[in-house]
Amino acid sequence: MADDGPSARVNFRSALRAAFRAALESLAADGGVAIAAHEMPGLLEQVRETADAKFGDYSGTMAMALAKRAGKKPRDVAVEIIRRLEAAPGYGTLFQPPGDPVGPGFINVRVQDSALAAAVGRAVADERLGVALVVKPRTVVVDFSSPNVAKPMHVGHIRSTVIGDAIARILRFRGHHVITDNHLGDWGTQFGMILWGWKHCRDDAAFAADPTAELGRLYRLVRKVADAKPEELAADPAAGALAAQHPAAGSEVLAETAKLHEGDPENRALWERFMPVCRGEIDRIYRRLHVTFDHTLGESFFQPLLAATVDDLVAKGLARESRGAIGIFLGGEDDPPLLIRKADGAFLYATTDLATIQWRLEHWKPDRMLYVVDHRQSQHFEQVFEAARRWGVDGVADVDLVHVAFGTVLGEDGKPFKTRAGDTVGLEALLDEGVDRAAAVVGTDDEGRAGMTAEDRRHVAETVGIGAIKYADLSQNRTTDYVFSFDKMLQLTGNTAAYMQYAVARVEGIFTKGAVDRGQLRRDCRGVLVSDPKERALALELLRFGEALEDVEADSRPNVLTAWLYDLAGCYSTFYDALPVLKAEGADRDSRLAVCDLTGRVLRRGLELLGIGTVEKM
RNA sequence: GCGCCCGUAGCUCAGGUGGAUAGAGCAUGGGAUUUCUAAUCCCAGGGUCGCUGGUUCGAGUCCAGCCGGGCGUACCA
Repeated sequence: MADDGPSARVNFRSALRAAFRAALESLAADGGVAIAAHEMPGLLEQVRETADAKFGDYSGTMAMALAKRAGKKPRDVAVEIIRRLEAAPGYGTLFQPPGDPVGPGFINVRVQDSALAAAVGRAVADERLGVALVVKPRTVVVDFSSPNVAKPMHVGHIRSTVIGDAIARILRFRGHHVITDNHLGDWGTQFGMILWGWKHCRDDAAFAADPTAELGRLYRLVRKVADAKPEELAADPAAGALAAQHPAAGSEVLAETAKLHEGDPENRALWERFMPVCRGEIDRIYRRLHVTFDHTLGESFFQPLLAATVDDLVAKGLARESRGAIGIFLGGEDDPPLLIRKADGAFLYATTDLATIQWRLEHWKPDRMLYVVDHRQSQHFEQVFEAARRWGVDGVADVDLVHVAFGTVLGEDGKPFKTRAGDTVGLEALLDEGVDRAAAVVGTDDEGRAGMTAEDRRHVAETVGIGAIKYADLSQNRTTDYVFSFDKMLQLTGNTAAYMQYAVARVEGIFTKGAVDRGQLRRDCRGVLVSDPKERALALELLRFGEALEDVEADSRPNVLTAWLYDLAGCYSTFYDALPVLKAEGADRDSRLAVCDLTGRVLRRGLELLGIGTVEKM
């Protein structure tokens, strides 16, 4: 496929912003209005797509904001900008002359049809579908998923895993150097629980038969015993009896954890024995989700660094002893410190997080580190980031540390998602149910799907079911809590995975039915026709792929991409409903086939960047 | 008590660091079909953007104060 480099790829919004930059700099140089260099990015962000096509394709609103300080009328400032905009390098080849300002001072711009048609033609011939690479690639660490391996993965892990994977894929496609790391919880108190359980109430036969299940049972049992909540113990006779026998179980669990941390041979050996079991369990789920990591450096990996971390923080006067523990006092004396060593000598996750930051800075030299973690830990990350900056390890002053927070998964009753019995929902059972329900929705036999084998149907159900779970999560603003509903996510209409996947399958159907050589089509495409408004709207939307990805990156919000894909699918449906493709003739047919080809590829790539698969037929 | 997040249509949700008449889907009502995969498309009704003030050419968006909900708040992660 042709790849003529960035110059062949046009991002109309970026191009227009560059023209506005030239216009505004010229205006400032002429004394029209004072603009400080640091204000320019904010002003250029006011160049964006219009809310309504009747205003053109893009608009700039900065004239109104600048008018006051210039002591002029907004429209007069807009006229000054427009005059310079038209003279900006490259403007005229891409955009029509803006004409007069509209309303209080809107500058509305429309893309030249010729430029639009040619850009679509180049995108059709481009493996990157017309999406330019970032000018300044950054090294970005994405830290996500991070389950506690001693307990089975549950619904609470889905968001971090799915959102983190999507962000990593998108940043990588944009051209950044992305390093994904699964920071496993493999060294904390939950292992103390399993160790305690192993020593007091293990079932050897059960462990031999199904190690994962037995470790899971031990975790759930000991957690109840250690927490010693009367209502939980009353509801679970086995836990209740055990708690009665071991009133000090809670502190004994902590002691087991501390022994592990201190290098106790027995606990260490048990840990070595349990880890492969735990890893096998989570790896199976990652395979099913098609999620991979560049690194899986869990808490245990950083364990050898922790003592030195605490010593260094103490030596630098940042941390000190308090009530037997060691903490970093970031606020006043009354504010709770960030504890990095407990009174019993054990380290905490703050300790590991600080050591991890230092290690990553030294070995990976990232420009940015994204932590895709539950919003409930926002305070923890604020403290850890602040502590890391004060610690002043090499590179920390130049790295962006970002907590990419997300809300809780709720059931349809609005409460945290639990089974009827009140247990957390296992992730694997959740995926199974999604696939089963998808099979019921898509698996019925009818004419359009004749010729699909049982194997095909299973594959479609798996793709649609897993896709539905992922898409439902990704399409929602990550900061809010989200209500988990199989019925909603598996709808075939609206902004769902199934609708998007169906849109892809419809495009595939055209090429299958028409026996079109798509390779030939792409090579021969010299541009497309945009004379029909529906055709033009689709063409313009296709070329906004790069803008959508840019906006995802700005705030780590994958729902920006799902929303755009849904809009694109809507533009396509409208186009396809109104205009014949295979039945068209000559240049119309070639042009529309090219647009269909590009639409299918963009939709598929967009879903792929969300970690969602597609099928040829459904 | 303090801190963070949230409150938008009957329901579930979108609404870049302020922009044009607040948008989708579901549900409700109406229309399009000798189907290029109708799992689609088009149209309609439906809103005090929690409340009250403030900032300004302009506020769902920013500020202050209330009301309501969630989460966190010293040795779990």
